[in-house]
Amino acid sequence: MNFVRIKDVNKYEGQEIKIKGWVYNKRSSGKLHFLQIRDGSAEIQAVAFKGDLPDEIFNLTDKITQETSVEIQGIVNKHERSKIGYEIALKDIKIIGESCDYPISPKEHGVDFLMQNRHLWLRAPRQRAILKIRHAIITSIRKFFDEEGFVLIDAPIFTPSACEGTTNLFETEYFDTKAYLTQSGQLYMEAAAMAFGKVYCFGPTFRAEKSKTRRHLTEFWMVEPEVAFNDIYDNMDLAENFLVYIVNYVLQNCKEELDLLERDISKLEKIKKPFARITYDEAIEILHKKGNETPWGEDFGGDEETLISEEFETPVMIYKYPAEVKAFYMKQDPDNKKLAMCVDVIAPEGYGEIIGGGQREENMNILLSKIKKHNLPEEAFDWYLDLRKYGSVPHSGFGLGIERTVAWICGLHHVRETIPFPRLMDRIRP
RNA sequence: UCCCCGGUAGCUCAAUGGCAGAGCAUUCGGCUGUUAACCGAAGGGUUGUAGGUUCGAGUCCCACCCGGGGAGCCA
Repeated sequence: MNFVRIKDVNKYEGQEIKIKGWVYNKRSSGKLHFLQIRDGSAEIQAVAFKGDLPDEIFNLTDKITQETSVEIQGIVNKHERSKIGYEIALKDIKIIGESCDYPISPKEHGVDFLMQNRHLWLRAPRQRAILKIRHAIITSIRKFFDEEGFVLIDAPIFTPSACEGTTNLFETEYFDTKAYLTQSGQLYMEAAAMAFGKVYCFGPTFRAEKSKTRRHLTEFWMVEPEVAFNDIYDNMDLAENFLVYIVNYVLQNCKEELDLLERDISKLEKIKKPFARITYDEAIEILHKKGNETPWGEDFGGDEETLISEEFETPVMIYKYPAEVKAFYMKQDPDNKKLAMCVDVIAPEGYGEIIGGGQREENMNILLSKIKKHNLPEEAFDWYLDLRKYGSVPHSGFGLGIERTVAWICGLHHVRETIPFPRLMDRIRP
């Protein structure tokens, strides 16, 4: 007899099958024992009735503890109150692995305790729903870029120096010298875009920021497309199509998970083209109208992002920020030297910045002066400057933070649940 | 790094400066339809750590450690 995955039991009504899984809860009522079984595909209840079973098997179902792994044989029956519509009348049970004093009981627990037990917390329904949505988001990202003709180019994780600030770098020994964990694959994607036209990378990035907020991890995943000959407006079109694609994919494929998370789906259904596009100047105007006095020239914090996103039901693209607050590689606005041709995308409902990007500076001399102005070591960027020396073209790209995207789509307050094993300033276990 | 809050049983939390408690989990017993089942019983404590005030400290004071929330910075 073959093993059936629980999600497929509907094909076996009235038949005897075997399943393998974990007992996540047990209830009993004298001569009846109810075992709740999870196998990763779904959950089902196995019912053991004393009258139908040899004593040793019935007694075994009484002794079973939370998270014991088992092999169960029984008959699939319709059951009205079951989430999947079926239960199993237990005929036989074998214990695969015992489980003694499982720490996560089916009652409430604090965040610290759950994070200490993250390796076990992953088994909880809510955590599985979140990580399945993360999986769907990543799947949709790969599909989107495949369909759009992008080439996946893996960026290195060891890097010789910073591409943005140097204060947030994780330093590590690299034989006789030092290396740093990557903060972004962007500069490498710019090189690859000159070879393939349309490229993206997808991988972990590291920031040694001593920040303790619901939006920060020290290790997070980022997807970074880069396209030769795209200007900032093409870039915004790409970001818009990309986000719509991701949200649609999740809506179509993760109904059950969104439901379990009690996500208000109507909010996600409003993620359609066109997105709001406003300049930094217009964003400042909105803020001032709403009583926020952020002066021109300052970057936006979480509060400002929320205030702006409240005005729209779609994500908001804010472009042309003051060059002062943006990275050296951003192209300067030909009409106003003080502005950078960059764009941030702010998620709705106060989830904050999920995309940062823009058009890159393709002019050798301007780029060189920016590197000097930012006090960056010129020699570290010699290869990057080469890209401006040999057939430089306008090009644009952006980075999407996976964890913030998952938090937004799942409707989560904190990014720590959006990644299987979060790395935070004060937490690197398990 | 700064501001605020917290740390008591395995977990979630109570306890006017005066006997260390409950629910869940665990173990034992009961129940033929349970849905975080229910009912009865038992075991389980260096009150984060180190000082101090006091006849007496979980409670007040001080330092440190750990955690949570927020800010700055960012995706």
